[in-house]
Amino acid sequence: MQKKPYISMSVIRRLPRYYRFLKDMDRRGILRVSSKELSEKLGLTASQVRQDFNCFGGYGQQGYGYAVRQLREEIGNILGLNQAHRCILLGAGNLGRAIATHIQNNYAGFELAGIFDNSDAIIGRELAGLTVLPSSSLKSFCMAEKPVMAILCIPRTAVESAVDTLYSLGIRNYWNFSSYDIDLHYKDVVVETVHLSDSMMTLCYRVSEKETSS
Amino acid sequence: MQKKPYISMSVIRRLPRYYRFLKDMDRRGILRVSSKELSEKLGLTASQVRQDFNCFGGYGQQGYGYAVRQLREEIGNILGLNQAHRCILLGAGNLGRAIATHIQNNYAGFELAGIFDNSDAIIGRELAGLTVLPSSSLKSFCMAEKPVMAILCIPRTAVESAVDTLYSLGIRNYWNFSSYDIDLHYKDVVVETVHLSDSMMTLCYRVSEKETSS
DNA sequence: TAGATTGTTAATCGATTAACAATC
DNA sequence: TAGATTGTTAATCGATTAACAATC
Repeated sequence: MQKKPYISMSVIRRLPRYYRFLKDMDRRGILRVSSKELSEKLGLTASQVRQDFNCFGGYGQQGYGYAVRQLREEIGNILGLNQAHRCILLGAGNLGRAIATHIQNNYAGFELAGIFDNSDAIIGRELAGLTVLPSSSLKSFCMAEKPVMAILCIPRTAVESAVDTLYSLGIRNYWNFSSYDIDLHYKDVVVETVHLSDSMMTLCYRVSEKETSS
Repeated sequence: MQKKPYISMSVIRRLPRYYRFLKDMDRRGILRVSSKELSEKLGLTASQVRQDFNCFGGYGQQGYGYAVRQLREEIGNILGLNQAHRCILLGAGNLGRAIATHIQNNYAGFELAGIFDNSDAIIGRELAGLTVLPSSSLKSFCMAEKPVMAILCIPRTAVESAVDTLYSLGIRNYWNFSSYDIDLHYKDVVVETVHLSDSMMTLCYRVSEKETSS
């Protein structure tokens, strides 16, 4: 077992990007990469790249750079991508279907164990290799299968009560696609929220800003 | 015309959250709010809230707080939400359909003018009040309609050539749902990328992290 | 007036960048 | 050895927090 290094959240948020680039380089057969090269490709400074990689110990070699495959693997380990956290998906509308497909195609630490919806038009359909189940079977499913994460692709108004149920069933990790702020209501949960509305508003600012300044 | 204040990007990224909360309060008929109250609801410090609001001039009143509606409107103006930037959507798969619906329901500065796909199964379908058009008509559509933004819900591998085309048609703003980094290739563009993969990997880290530390 | 709460300055904290000795 | 590039320390920068006088 390795000692567990402290890595700040701002570094963690950059790891996926490093990982993607290293994965791509590895696939193209590139063996080594310098902090300078990587920084240019990613739009960072070489200094920052070295600082980041130093958080988790010396994988570089002076005068040579970093071994692409080794570094990629190490970052993958830190992120925990070599695992299969069982998760369930709530809501098999357009967004839910997109996310289910995404998880199936971009395997990275999670395994989709069940999909739930409460629309009769959708229940029973095939999706990402699973059959969409009725929401009424959620409880028994969770007690039997013990998923550790729930992906919420349901309307904002349905999230509060859904989380109540899921929390009581022991689920403490959420990938949230609604604008309901789960983490403000439960303190011992991990929540990653994809804020489409916030993203759109920020984008709107930047577009408008550019127009008025030119 | 008002003087244009400088607002740092970290503040801008918080504005949509303020906006959402203020909108909700306004809808519930609440007239005033203090920085303390708001900070508790949002999980920030009161000091930060005041600093943020100070970037764009004194909308508060000592001993009273902030007028909810006025503050909401001002933030909306800063974000440029009262506009209708014409945009087009590329890709009407599950994700594209979810985004089209989202834009239709959460009007915030953008107006969907055209939707394009290259699958015969999807072309001609109705979506968000529009008929899905074939990608072959993209060029003539853009020359006639002059959209200012493109939303990319197409596969990563298709993005590079799509952006080449869109860029040549004068489009400089992108809402990107692929993991292809547009901004590393064009310097004079505004790109907001929703990185589902990165979000999933960060989440994976946090879930794994919690498990090993307990 | 007394109480509340802002606006704003100063202090702190953390993250990024620069620099360079160590070393492959 | 000479050149390249890391690892790491110190300097800088920016963002957050604390404090409090101003004032409604």
